[in-house]
Amino acid sequence: MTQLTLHDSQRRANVPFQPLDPEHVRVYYCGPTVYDLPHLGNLRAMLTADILTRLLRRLYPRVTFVRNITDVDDKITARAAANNETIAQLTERTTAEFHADLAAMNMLPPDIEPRATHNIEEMVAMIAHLIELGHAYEAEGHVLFAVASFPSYGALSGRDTDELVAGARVEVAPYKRDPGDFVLWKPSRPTQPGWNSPWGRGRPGWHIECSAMSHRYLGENFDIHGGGSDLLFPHHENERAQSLCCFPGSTFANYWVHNAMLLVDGEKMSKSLGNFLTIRDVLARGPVEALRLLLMGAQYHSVLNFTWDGLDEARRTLDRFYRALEMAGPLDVEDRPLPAAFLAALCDDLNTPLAIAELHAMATAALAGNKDAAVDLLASGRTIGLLMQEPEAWFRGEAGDGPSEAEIDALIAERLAARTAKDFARADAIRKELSDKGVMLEDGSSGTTWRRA
RNA sequence: GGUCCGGUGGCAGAAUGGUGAUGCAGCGGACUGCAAAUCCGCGUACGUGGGUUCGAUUCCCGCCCGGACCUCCA
Repeated sequence: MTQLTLHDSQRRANVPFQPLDPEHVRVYYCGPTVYDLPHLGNLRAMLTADILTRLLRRLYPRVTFVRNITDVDDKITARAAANNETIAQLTERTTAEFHADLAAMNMLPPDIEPRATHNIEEMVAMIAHLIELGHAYEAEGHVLFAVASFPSYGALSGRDTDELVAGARVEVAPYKRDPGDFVLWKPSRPTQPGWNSPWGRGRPGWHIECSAMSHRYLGENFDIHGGGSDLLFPHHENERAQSLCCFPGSTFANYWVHNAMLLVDGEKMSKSLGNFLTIRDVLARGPVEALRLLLMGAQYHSVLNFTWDGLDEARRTLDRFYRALEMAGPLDVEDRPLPAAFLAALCDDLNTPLAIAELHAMATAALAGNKDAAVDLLASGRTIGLLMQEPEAWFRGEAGDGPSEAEIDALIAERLAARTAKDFARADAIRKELSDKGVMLEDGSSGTTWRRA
């Protein structure tokens, strides 16, 4: 079996992946805070998780992939108030939209998708235990994690606590013992969501939920923890601190995987900058499968600059792959083993650009008439969530406001008659007419086919 | 200011201590009534200054440039 190598953020190096239990690989990913539609940058992180877990399922007999939904957060509270709806309405709707967007991009659902609000008890228990062990303290209704009680704080993100203090630009709350201390539990006003706890009615800090849910569903020690690189600090650093302190002797995640940011015009795509795009924006310009390919066009560990030209190019690339499949006719990929070079590319720290280059090699062979290569192409593409459609459906697309299939067929028949009669002026007029409406005709040896531009 | 990541041909984007992927775009040709698709052929790159080496795009150091994080963030 090909050895999977991953870039581990904590070791800052590519390392061979060795699961704790080869019979059961366990992965935790930070999911969305459900207050708005996911943007393309969010989707990049979800896609990295999708490719990683798809690959793990190829390599190991059992994989448990947990990805949480953060449904309690001050941004949610604020947005619900602004929308004049309840928090539950907002989070339910946004969660449904999130699921729909991921499904549209052929992402597989996680095995377990816990919600923060369903795990408050676990969080309260962990916080209480952290206080018992001297790693947390109560102050003015808050419970704070005492960074000084954990010597290896900063080891994950590569910072030392002195620097953090020196560089801190945030105002330090006066009740903190140490400027780096962070909130585990905070009091809620009556208008804010809250749960009863030993420290009064309140709500959890952001970081504790992932510690509680990963522990509940994966245990004290598990294999991989992933998320966007912007979560490395403070979120993941804090999760790690809480979990390791709460469960002495445990290791928490053995490998940390962080995807780099998606940029727009050289800047991070983010909601706070307002430069974000959602799937809805993309759909107006091209199929979502092209977006998926575009996001795989750079290795997950590198920043990727989103451009509309890039989306168009990804679509043309898929045209080429689908053309190769179309030429080969019906294919059966059942139980097809993956080509070694393709699998090796994915196992090399999810080197999707190299894997796509392998797809091109398969497509070239398939276009030359090698049907076996076409089967390889389809099997390989589908393992990374591509080439899910029939070629004809890909090329013909949605009619939208263009001519219907019946109208197109009628014009093709008329054009055929004109061509037979050598009336090329009429034939070309029909080609032009359809072309103006976004339908391209292609005369082949077995008749005329068409596709939408 | 601190930490981290990166700078490859017109564009996107890999690998690699020694004959420089892959795709898109461009150019020439074949095929086609015309096109499209396909096929054949062509060109152009390693931010910068040093060092190590028989030899560096690949390793090391300085500098310049870009991005991320240090605050909510995928």
